[in-house]
Amino acid sequence: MVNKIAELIAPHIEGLSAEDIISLIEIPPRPDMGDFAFPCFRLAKTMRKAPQLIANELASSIENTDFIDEIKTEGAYVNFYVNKEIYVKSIIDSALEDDYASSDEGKGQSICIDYSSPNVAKNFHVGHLRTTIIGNSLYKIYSKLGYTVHRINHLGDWGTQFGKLIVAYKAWGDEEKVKSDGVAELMRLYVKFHEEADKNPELNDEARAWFNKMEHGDEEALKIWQWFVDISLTEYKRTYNLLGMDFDYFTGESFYRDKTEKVVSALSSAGLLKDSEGAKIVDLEEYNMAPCLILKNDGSSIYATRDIAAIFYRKETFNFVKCLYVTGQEQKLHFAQVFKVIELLGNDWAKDQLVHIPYGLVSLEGAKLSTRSGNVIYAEDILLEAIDKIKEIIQDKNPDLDDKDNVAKVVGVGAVIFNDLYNQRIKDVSFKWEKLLNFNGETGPYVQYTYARCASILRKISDFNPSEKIDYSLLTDSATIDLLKVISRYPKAVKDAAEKYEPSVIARFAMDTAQAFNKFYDSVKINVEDADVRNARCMIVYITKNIIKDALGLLGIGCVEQM
RNA sequence: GUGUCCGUAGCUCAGCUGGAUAGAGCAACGGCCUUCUAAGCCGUGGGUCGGGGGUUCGAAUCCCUUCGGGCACACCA
Repeated sequence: MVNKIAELIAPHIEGLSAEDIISLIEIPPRPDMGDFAFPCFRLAKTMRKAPQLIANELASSIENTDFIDEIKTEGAYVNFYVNKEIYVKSIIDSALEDDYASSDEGKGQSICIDYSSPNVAKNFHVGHLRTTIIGNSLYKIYSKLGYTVHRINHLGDWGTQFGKLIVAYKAWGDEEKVKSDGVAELMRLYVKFHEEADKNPELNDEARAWFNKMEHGDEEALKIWQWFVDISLTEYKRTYNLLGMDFDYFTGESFYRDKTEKVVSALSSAGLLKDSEGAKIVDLEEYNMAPCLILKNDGSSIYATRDIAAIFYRKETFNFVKCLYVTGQEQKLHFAQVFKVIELLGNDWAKDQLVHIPYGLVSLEGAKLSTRSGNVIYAEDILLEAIDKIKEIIQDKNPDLDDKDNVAKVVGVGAVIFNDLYNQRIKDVSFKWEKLLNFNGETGPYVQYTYARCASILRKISDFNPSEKIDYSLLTDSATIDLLKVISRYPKAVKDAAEKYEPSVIARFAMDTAQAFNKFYDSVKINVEDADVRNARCMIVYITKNIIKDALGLLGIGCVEQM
């Protein structure tokens, strides 16, 4: 539709391509101002005329066509009132296509997404929930655009903290307790270590020594370490299962431990490595950044070293066109440093292929989440709590519902995911139970409820067949048109979300669709006597249902037929 | 201190590649279920878009500055 209007305008405007015109065309803020508008302000300079005058001349010189009912000017705007029937048909036709809003722009290209990445032996809390949910959504979005996406869980399974844990385990640990309590017990040992190390700083040296042993393949150290990793992974997978999310690779930091030497020698032969206070660094002062630490003064590697090794490994293995890192914004400097080091090694692609995707900090009632102080909420508890609350609501509103457990799970988990994706990811989040457990208004359950309403209507109208022709002239009321206008935005929403690495664009679209549908639902009755009207309205319900399911799918949220 | 991000209704946020009267939800108050799921719909009140300058025909949106807040700033990740 936009293209057609651009074609009408193009012959009368010099110096603007059809593309330019398409990008200038906008949708007026109110329906009574028309369906599409072309602003003439920009033309004023080149044409040396008042924009209002240009608008008037343009409006009168455009010839009549079947798909435009009326052209009016208002100030410098040329407003197009399109033929409703043709407009409705064009939106419905495209929405009915299987690949609506999909694309093949990513065909044959691969993208790596590094996300979730919990720290082994630490609990999986609200913060990890954000990276997991955002990363998963980006995976779905890029897959829809045709990319081959590799989901990488870069587990924090290597580093000095394991030295600390080993020291703590050997000093105060108990095998049975670790077996029965899992990560919770490892956490207690970790906290205990820090308490003791405050009194006795020598413990820190001991911890570093143990990590050094790990790096040199010490059998005892590695055996304990592997045990801790296995225990942790089992617990994390329980949360991933609940979320319905998975990964292609669980290649954590330890996976790169034999690949860091190459990094060091490459940096060294490129003349980038500098000695500083006993450690090896890459000086980045020229780029207005703190130096990037490569080797600690005891010669062991650090996370930056392993991140650099991982980038080279992934480039070789997956030949990515983009490698995305979904982590908290507090790691911004770290990734800027790492990416710069890659670039300095002669890899120009680093500039646009390595992308850090930061998100805002999650705080708990104002206080910072801290593993050490125990000021923490487990992701699993949040999900289970939400599911429980949904169960109560089902009991209250729809006690005869079949398969309550599954519905509660899909809706409860969906509520948590939606809540995390509805706002721009950069915004800090203050975690509040009462907000999370409120399911009215702009929430996941609202959208899922809308889906269930659609499903319910279609269940009741058995003779509707979406492949049969409908009478588009019966769909020209304002509530229907408003809904269709929202639906027509879907392809752009998917593209924008991908471009900005911003799943909230999809979440907002899903919400707009649901709101527009609920208004439509309230203003027209669908199951009416007249078969033509009934079928036409069913078509609207049908495409709305499909699009809500697809959009929620891009967020990692499921739908239920009844709730 | 330096860098960086954020600041829009009482609260949580959209809108930010400049355009028409700045929009939602929550909370408050008032309506709508003998008709397709009321987890819904409609209405009312609520705004110096943090402040100040600038660019522009036009600024919540771009630039500068200032204030307030978050985060980061080498041997943790």
